[in-house]
Amino acid sequence: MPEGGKGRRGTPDRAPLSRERVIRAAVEVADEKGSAALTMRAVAQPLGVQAMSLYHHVTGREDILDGMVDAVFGEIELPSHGTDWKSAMRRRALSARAALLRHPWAIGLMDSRAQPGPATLRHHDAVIGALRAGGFSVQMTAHAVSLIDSYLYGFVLQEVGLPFKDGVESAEVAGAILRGTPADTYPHLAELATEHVLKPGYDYADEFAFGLSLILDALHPDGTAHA
Amino acid sequence: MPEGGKGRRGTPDRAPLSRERVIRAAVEVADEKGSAALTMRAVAQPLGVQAMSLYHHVTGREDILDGMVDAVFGEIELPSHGTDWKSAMRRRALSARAALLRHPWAIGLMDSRAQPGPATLRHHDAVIGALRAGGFSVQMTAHAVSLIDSYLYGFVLQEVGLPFKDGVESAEVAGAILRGTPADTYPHLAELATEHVLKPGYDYADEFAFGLSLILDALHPDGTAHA
DNA sequence: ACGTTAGCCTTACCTTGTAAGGCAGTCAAT
DNA sequence: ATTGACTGCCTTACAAGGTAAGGCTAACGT
Repeated sequence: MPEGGKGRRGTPDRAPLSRERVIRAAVEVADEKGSAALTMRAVAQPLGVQAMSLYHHVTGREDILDGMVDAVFGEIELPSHGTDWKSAMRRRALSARAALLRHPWAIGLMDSRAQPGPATLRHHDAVIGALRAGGFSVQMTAHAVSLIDSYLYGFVLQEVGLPFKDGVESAEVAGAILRGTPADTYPHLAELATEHVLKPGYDYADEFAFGLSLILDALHPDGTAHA
Repeated sequence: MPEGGKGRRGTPDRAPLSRERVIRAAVEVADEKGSAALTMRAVAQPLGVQAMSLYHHVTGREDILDGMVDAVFGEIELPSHGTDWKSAMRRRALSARAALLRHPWAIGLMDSRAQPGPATLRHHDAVIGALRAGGFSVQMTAHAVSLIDSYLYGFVLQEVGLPFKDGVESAEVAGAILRGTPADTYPHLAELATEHVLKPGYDYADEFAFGLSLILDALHPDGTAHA
């Protein structure tokens, strides 16, 4: 029993769909309800269409996921020309982390998406270009990109996996874990937790800057002193 | 119409289930058929039981996933006492990468598993302990663990996401991507690909050692000269 | 007027996770 | 030996979810 009304058939009284609109809607659903709620029906609803209508603009669910990842890459600030490579890499890394935290589902999709989209390719091209312009050889550029991106993705992967959002919750969670064990089953873990991580003012997010600086300071264009 | 036979009811003529056996079976299924094929029914079949029987030993699918991740951590070589911290960290990282590559589904589960299992906790405790024994302060230990693990996880995350397993395939894939674009849409990417990555002898896996050495050489226990 | 095309809908099927409850064998206490 | 509870697995059933197949409507070109 169709509920009829506002042009369910024929020319609709809303903007027509497109691959881009479908993907944008999917991103919003994932942001708001979590990636587990990202069903074809859930994507279709805010668009005012049925699930099957999406298949006229994307080839299927996997295609949507590909597009979502590419959309996140599109939000990352490209390394700017004209600045030194180290500043450019730092800004890029901070922007990338921010984008990945805005869309916490993204990092979890990255290991299953084999086909990079245009925004992803453009992004990598710009990063490589900035390093080449900074004097890095092709080989050293490959090393640097692999290292920086690994750190970036790995950090965010751990960050979004943390079962808390702020320091208050973290104390409860960590305390609960440690309490369930015979006092000193994990002595070093307990020490690190009680004497550092659970102290007021500690924020895991601050660890990002330490590692990033260490990596960037240890990297050098070819021929530069290693001191 | 039950097919009857070998004691379908009552005392079975096979080893009884257990949480450990269920998880071990799940690991084997994921290793062989991929994580997408990891359904309750697929786990139950090699055990010779029905899907619902698993619920007597695990609380549900999520519980199995938790156990699987913990099982992978259990395969990682713990940092050995007695050796210097740098060697211990290097061996641990290599062992961890090997374990994560043996079970490519593991890295993808890590961002959704909030409750670490005993093997995971023991593993982290040992890593922290090795750094503390190496002269690292509590705070510097936190920095080092975050940095090393981020690099490790991020590297593997990228590695398992690569759409090829050896150099031959990589040439085809990269070539296909670059061919579909107007020649020089991504000039730096093309340069890196043609002049380095696609050259015979290149293996992305080798990049791991470079980054790991750079990180380990840049880390120092507190009070040590920064070179 | 008539076919074509674009765009969306309806139905239906198969796969999944899991809630609810059943039945057979075992073991301890009577 | 009988009873009764317990263990361990099975059967049934259902609500999602992805998607194949095919329809229907309006607008456009000729």
